[in-house]
Amino acid sequence: MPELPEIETVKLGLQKYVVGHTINTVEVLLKKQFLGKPETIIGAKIIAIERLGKGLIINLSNNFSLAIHFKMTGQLIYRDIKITNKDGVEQAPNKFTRLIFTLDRNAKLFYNDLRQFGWIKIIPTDKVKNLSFFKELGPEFLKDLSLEKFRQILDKTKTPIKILIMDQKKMAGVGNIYANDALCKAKINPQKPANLLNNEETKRLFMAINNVLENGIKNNGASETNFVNILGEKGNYQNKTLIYNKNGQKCESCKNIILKTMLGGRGTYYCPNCQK
DNA sequence: AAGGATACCTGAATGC
DNA sequence: TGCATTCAGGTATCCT
Repeated sequence: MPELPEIETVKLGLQKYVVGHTINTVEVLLKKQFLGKPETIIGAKIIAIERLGKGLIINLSNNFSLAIHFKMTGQLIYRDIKITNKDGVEQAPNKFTRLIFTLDRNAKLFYNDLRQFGWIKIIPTDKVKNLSFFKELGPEFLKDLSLEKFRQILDKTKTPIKILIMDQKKMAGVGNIYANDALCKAKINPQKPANLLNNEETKRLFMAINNVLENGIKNNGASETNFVNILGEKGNYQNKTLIYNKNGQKCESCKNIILKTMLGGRGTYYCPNCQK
C-alpha cells in the first residue's frame, strides 16, 4: 500500500471502527512479522490511533502500543460479521492473513501481507517513538514541514530531487506514486540535483507535493495493486494519477509521450518536454 | 558521509 | 502451453 494518504485512510478507518474495542485474543499465523508477546495485550482496550509518516501507532489502555508498518503489501481489515464458506467455516480475508485479533462484540481485525515485509511490534507506549523507524523520520508534509525547512533540506545535497523527496529520514510521507505526480505537476525533472532547484521551482514542488498528498487523502488512497481501506474497499487515486504508471500515454499539458525510466531502482515517469 | 546495490517475499504481467 | 525474467505504494543493511 502505503504512502502517507493510504496510511491516513487506514488511520481514519481505525478511528471510526476499531477504537473502543477490547482485544480478546491474538492469533499469530506468521511469527516473523509480529514482535512481542501476545499475552501482553490481551484484555487491553484500543484507545487511540496515530500516524507518523507511513507508520501507524495503536495505543492501548494498558500503556502498551502496537507499532505497525505495512511496507509494500500490508493491510488491516476490520469485520464485525462472520464470513464463512459453504461448510460454515470462517474465512480469513485472503490467504495472506498473517495475524488475527479477536475483539469484543464479535469483531475481528486481520493483518494481511502478501510479501511479508511489514511488521507489527508491541512496545510500551512511552517507548514506541524510540523505535528507529519513528525516531529517524524527518519532518512530515501537511504537518510540520514548512517551505523554508524544505528549501534548507534541498540546499544540502545534490541527490536527484525525486530520491530526496522519497527519503523518509529527510522528509516524511512521500513514496513513488506521489513523488512522480508531484514532479509532473511542478514540471521538474526527477533527476535534477536538489540543490539546483531555484526558489520558484522549490516553491512549486513544495505546493505540488502537498497538493497531491491532499488529493490522495480525498480519494481514499491509491489502489494500484492491493491497497484497501479498513473495510476492504479500494481507494480511487489510481484513477486520478497525473503521470504514475502512464508511460506511452500522452502528457496532459503538452501531448508529448510520457517516458519511463529507473531512478534509484524505482520506476520513474516523466514528460521529456514539460520536465526538462 | 553519502550513494548505490542487494535483500527481504509472492504474484502478475511480459517475453521467448 | 510453459518457462524465465522483470517489476510492484518500502526500508534495512552492507558495500564502495
